[in-house]
Amino acid sequence: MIKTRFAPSPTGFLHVGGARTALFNYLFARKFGGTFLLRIEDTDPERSKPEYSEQILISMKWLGLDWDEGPYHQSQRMDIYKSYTEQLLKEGKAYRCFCTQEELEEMREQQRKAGLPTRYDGRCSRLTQEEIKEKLDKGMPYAIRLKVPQDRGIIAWDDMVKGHIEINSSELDDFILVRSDGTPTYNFAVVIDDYTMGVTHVLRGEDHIPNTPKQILIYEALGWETPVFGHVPMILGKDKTKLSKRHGAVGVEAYRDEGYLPEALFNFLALLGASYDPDREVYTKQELIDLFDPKKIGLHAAVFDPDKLNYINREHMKMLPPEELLERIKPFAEAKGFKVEPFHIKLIPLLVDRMHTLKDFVEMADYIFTDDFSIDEKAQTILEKNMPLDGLSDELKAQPWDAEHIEQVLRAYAQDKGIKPRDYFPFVRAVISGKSVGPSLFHLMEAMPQEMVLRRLTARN
RNA sequence: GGCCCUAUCGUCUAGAGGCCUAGGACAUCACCCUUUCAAGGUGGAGGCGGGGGUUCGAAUCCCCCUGGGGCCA
Repeated sequence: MIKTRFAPSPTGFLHVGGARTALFNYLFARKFGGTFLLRIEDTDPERSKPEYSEQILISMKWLGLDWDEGPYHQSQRMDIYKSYTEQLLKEGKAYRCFCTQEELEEMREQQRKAGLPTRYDGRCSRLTQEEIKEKLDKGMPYAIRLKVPQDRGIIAWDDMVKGHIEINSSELDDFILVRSDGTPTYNFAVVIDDYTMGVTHVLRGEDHIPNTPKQILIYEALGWETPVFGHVPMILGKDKTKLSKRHGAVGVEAYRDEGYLPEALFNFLALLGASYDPDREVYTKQELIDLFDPKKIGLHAAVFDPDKLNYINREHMKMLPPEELLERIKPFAEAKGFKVEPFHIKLIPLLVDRMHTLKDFVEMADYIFTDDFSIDEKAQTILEKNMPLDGLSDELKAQPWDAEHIEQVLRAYAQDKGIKPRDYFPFVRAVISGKSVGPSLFHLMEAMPQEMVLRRLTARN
């Protein structure tokens, strides 16, 4: 039985990079009928905030990453960590380190001077029972370090995405498991959590590769079998550095608020740095589940390309039935104080090709919501030409309200007034919509209520 | 600085020794369609980081360099 997990720290909103690793874990679990669990790593009371973890859950649900287990909270598992600490201490796999900050700093300083790598030299592991007892009796604070076996040699694992990775254990020192304030370090807590929660596959960002050998050592000290590890490459900004706030929107919620469809962001993220069918890039969630394969994930970091996201978003908007799309647009209309009406459905097919986001609909077509629509610069100039409109609404009214008849009437009217259609049509468009660009004029008029169009025509006259 | 990961068009990628005159998508340019803007169609420009090997033959395998990224300091 496969079990994957996503374990964010609630120190901010859900980052798109985090969302992508969550997504891969989700895909993997779903594909093999496994379990996907969520764990909030909130052991850092300084930076962790409940509202952040709430926000992360909201973003995950919005993206469609529903989890089967959790959310667990690391902060509520302190007792568990403690019991394993005692076990390791008793078995001599870990030891108390009484070194002070100053002592450690001095040691590093000397190592630097000698041109040696700065590592803990293991001095406290050589303390005698009496010395330990004495320090304990004096109430000296201590951290707990893992005793890395001298002869451990090469630590290696077969990474689900990267393949074979190895590192020499001599690169590692006796690192800290529990801080002097009693809190477990990241690596220690993660190992205990993953194991006790039955996690079988750990898919995470490649920034965790350096943690993996340490965690393997902890698994070994505890006598546990390691899970399968997989490290997915980072997401980079346009300047090829790790995607961060400097690059603009990095929070999932920001994309939601900008009018991206969750299925589009899902699709985009799943394909960023991966490929399944070289001739396709638009997929449904189910297709992505069926196709997912960690071996298909690229090996190097990928640049986040907003243009491609826009494209994918439009493709997904096109895939949605018009009623559904309008429903998704609704909140964005309401945010501007606009009310969605039944006739708006007719505008969807006309506008969807011009939209990148849900928001675009409201911004491009404000004129279908209010008479107080915005007028773009070019339309302003066109309007100044003051072309004739008298009698036009009567002529329109006399014919059926469809694109074909509207076109006939407009052409005849323009000809009658001695105006070239290509000069006249933009004028009519500007009058009824305030825009110099938009869908085919006649189809646009047909989609709008006749009463609304005629009203604007006569008001202008 | 140490360790690790990595390297195909501007971007995301296909490519697992001859199928490559390196394919697709986004972006870009031109043309067509057209009342406008899109969409769509057609076409164009654009890439195997460098150097050594291995091989009859290398984008593909090996080594070095360089570049990019990450973690730690």
